[in-house]
Amino acid sequence: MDRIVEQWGRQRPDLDVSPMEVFGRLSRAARLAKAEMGRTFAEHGLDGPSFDMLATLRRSDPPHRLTPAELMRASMVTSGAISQRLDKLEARGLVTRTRGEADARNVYVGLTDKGRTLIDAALPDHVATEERMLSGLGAAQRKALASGLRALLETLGDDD
Amino acid sequence: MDRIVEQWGRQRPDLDVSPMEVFGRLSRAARLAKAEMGRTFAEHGLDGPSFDMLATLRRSDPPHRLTPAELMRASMVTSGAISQRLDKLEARGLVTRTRGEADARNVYVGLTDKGRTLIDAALPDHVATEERMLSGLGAAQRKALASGLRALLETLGDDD
DNA sequence: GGTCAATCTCTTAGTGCTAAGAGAAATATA
DNA sequence: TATATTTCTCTTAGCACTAAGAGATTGACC
Repeated sequence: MDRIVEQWGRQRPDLDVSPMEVFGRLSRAARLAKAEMGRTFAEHGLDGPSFDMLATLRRSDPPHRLTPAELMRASMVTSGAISQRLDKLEARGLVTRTRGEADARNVYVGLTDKGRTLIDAALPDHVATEERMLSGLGAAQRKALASGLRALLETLGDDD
Repeated sequence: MDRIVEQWGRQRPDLDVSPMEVFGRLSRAARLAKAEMGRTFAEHGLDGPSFDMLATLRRSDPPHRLTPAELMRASMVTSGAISQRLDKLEARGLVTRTRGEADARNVYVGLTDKGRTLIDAALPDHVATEERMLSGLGAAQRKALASGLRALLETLGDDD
């Protein structure tokens, strides 16, 4: 990143490209962290999207059931993506789909025993991976990073 | 994100999920920033991958020519992705491909006048968008954010 | 020189996503 | 009651990417 900013300074000295230091690192860090997490998920036979669905269900109140619309709101992906993610998980017997009774437009997605066992086993490893990725930062630096990201999200219009 | 951490505290009180505050925000911020930048690119008839290629060429020393392998190293994507990106740009007349003379395995990718004009026009808008996204952060907070990300990248093995 | 390994670009099947919209069901309005 | 609107889930075409490997060229070594 430092090299990129230096290159721009040479080729376009009229531009102040200092914001790139933040966004370049942001995108690189997100990408590398995602890949690292993916390796942990793979040890449990999961990938990122599958983990995301199972974890969202798991952290909801018992009986851990949500509609696709709720999963969509929690996941920042479209309804089409949710449908396809659930197809995969249902085919593997990790979740079930049940038509709503009161409102038949709804579908209730629930964890099977197998799904719950799997996510409960994967979770500690996932948290450990995240902890390891943060091991280079002291407590104060973590706070500063989290608060900087929070301020950025504020500007970006995230309902944080 | 705060709500998610709170949910985990209720469903899995045995786990310390505080690292999620960082990685959850990291991924959300990267995603939202990417979308925001995409809107700026679109105003110039570009998308993220195209902008990435043109900008990488533009900031290299004149005559702004690089090989696909160099573009790949600069972009964190595979060689297949580079080939396809270049196909698109070449079809639009924004870059040219020239076989290497000394080493015929190489291809040299260069900006056309049209490509250079386009990227030079898009750049100031892009930097302005980034600046606007950072407007909620003071100078000290930006430094802290950049330095936190740098430390994270260090741990993640990025050659920063 | 001839062979082998390394390097570089490109091709392609498969994956997950979005955008657009279809179909079914509930709700509001006339 | 009949009609229109909204809500919810799902389907599908198209897109960018990766993984795997093919084809071409170069350089190293015997």
